Amino acid sequence: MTKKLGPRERILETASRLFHSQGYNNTGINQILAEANVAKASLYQHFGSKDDLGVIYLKQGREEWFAGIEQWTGSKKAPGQKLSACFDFLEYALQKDNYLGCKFINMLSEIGSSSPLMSKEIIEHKGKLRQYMKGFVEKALEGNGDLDIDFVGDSIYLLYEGAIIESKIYRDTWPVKKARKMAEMLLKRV
Amino acid sequence: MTKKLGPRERILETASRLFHSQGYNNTGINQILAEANVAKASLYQHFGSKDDLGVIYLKQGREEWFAGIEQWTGSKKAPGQKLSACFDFLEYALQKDNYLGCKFINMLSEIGSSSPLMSKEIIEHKGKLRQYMKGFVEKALEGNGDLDIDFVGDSIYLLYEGAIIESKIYRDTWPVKKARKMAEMLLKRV
DNA sequence: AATTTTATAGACAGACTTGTCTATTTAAAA
DNA sequence: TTTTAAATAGACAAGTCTGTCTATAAAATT
Repeated sequence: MTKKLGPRERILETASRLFHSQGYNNTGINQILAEANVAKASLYQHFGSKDDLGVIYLKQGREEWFAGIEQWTGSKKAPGQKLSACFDFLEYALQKDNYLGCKFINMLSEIGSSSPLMSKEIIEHKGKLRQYMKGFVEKALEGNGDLDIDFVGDSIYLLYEGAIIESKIYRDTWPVKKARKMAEMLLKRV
Repeated sequence: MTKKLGPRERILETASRLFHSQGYNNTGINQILAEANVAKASLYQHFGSKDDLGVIYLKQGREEWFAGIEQWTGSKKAPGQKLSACFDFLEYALQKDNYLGCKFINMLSEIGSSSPLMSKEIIEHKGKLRQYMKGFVEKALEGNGDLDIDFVGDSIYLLYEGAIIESKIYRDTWPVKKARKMAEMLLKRV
């Protein structure tokens, strides 16, 4: 029943899996080609270079991430519930991928400053996520006059990011659970 | 006036600089040897392999980190002040290294599960840091009977780790400043 | 002063890397 | 059916990587 995927899709699917699980630098073009059953010329036809493939990998990762988080927040009505759903989605996603951590943070550690295109993609993704979460915090706290909503929003964002990296280190969900609980506390009792 | 360093020290110093700034996988043995002015045989005499060198690099990084943080917290008396000093040290350290991020998190992203020895070192370092900060939180909050001190301690730890990674992404100190402020709020008004 | 340890320089093996190129085959469009 | 486009297989270049080895020179020790 699965539609037959073209070479481009097979490359992207395989690269995504390998980049995430083994790392970008530890994954050679040849391994991608072998596991995707694609000829080398096809890869360089569809993607100009490994660096370009990395950029597309990140672009696709961003789309999937926001599609996923939208799915989890979409079913909630109150902004506070939507924010909690962000943490629930995170817990689900990290567990599903066996605690491989964040594609974007992992890549940033690997490339350093050697790929401006990938760096740009990573920074944009995180900036978008930051705004996304702050949007819920603003709605949840609107009316609370003198409160520094920006400060609370960024604190929750930092808890979220901290939870991502610590879940990878400890291979456990406790960081997400605790970050979520603290985020809820900050919304309610500030 | 600087003491002449032996080959072992020169290797470690150079490797530390290059691993941190370029990444582990992007730094070849030969580059380390060239910049440290050391013969290849000397490297394999003092360190058995590149992996071993990585482990020693992390061990030394841990020692330097805790020596540094001790220096900043040591001059403070109240546990709340000591905790704030942890954030001040972080801000100083990240700026000093031009926002290269955390040696341990960077390495973890690079090696994946390919080096159990390095993984162990990284997990131990972070576990020790977690306990170190929780110690201050416990002392600062002792007496506050029913309060879940463990929960507050881990929340502050997550803010700290989030600040590390976000400072790297945005190349700015705002994550540390905001995390510090939130940590202080949690200690005072919880 | 003679001997042992330590460091140096660099060739070399073997395997890996990205990217290019040729030649052939399959698939789609005219 | 003929023609045009897309995919395949794989050799190849030029470079990288870690790690081993030999031979020589400098230091430290006896």
